[in-house]
Amino acid sequence: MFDHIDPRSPTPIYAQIADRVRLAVAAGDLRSGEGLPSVRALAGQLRVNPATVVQAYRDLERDGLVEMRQGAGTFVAEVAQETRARERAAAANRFVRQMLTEAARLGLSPTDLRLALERDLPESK
Amino acid sequence: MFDHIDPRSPTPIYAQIADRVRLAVAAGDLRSGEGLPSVRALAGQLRVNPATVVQAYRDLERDGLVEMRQGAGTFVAEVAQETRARERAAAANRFVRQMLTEAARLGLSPTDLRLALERDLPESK
DNA sequence: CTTAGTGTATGACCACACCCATACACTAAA
DNA sequence: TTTAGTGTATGGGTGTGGTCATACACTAAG
Repeated sequence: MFDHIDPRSPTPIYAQIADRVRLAVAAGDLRSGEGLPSVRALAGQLRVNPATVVQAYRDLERDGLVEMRQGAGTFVAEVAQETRARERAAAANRFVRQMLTEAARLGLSPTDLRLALERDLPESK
Repeated sequence: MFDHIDPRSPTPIYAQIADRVRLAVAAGDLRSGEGLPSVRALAGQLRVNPATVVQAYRDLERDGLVEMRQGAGTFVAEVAQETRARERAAAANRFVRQMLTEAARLGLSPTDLRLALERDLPESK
């Protein structure tokens, strides 16, 4: 599950790790209460410093996706399953806002975006 | 046209400057061949170092939006007007692709995006 | 109680982005 | 030819993000 971490990627290592977990949780590969690899174990496997893994896990905890229990381990949060729909809606909102301002920066009008989107997004109603 | 530059904004000054020009060109406020403020003039107006303005102009030149002529000045590129529509379509495509992969990284489904988009994009057909 | 395993905290190092200061090279109008 | 105005080039200062090294604090199994 944690193969192919690229140290030379422009996206930080901690972000790559966190993204893997996000996808795994979203896809259902990781269920509520399930334990994640320990900070040291994952760090050793990825040839990376434990603090780097910690940063990834802390980001996930800030988003409410996992829960870190000192001395015990890191586990997928119990609430994650139920509130995931609501959380994702909010995340999608923030994401779209950021995307629209970014598009404006590039001089792209909403019409430009709509055309490109309808080509890539399936089932355009 | 160059009011309200915010030095404490998380978006760099040079990006703010470049964005203004991008929007002005996209909106037709700046036409082909039209001259931009000189590096020093704009730097003085914004209370900013000339090199900062240069960085903004170089970004615009890299995108083919303007042309810098040593000793003469900086002008809106001639080709910008004609190929702008095609350029923007391509840019919108690249932009949407990148946004979709980014959304996938966050565990957002196309459906999540569509819902959020239809709330923010006007005139959803 | 011991101990092996867990997360926590602090600080340092490195790279890079951003911005600046200064001197240089070119152009075109006078 | 002169000169005022233009972009160009180089290097340095500052802040910040990413990663690491190391020592600390807690938990639970034996």
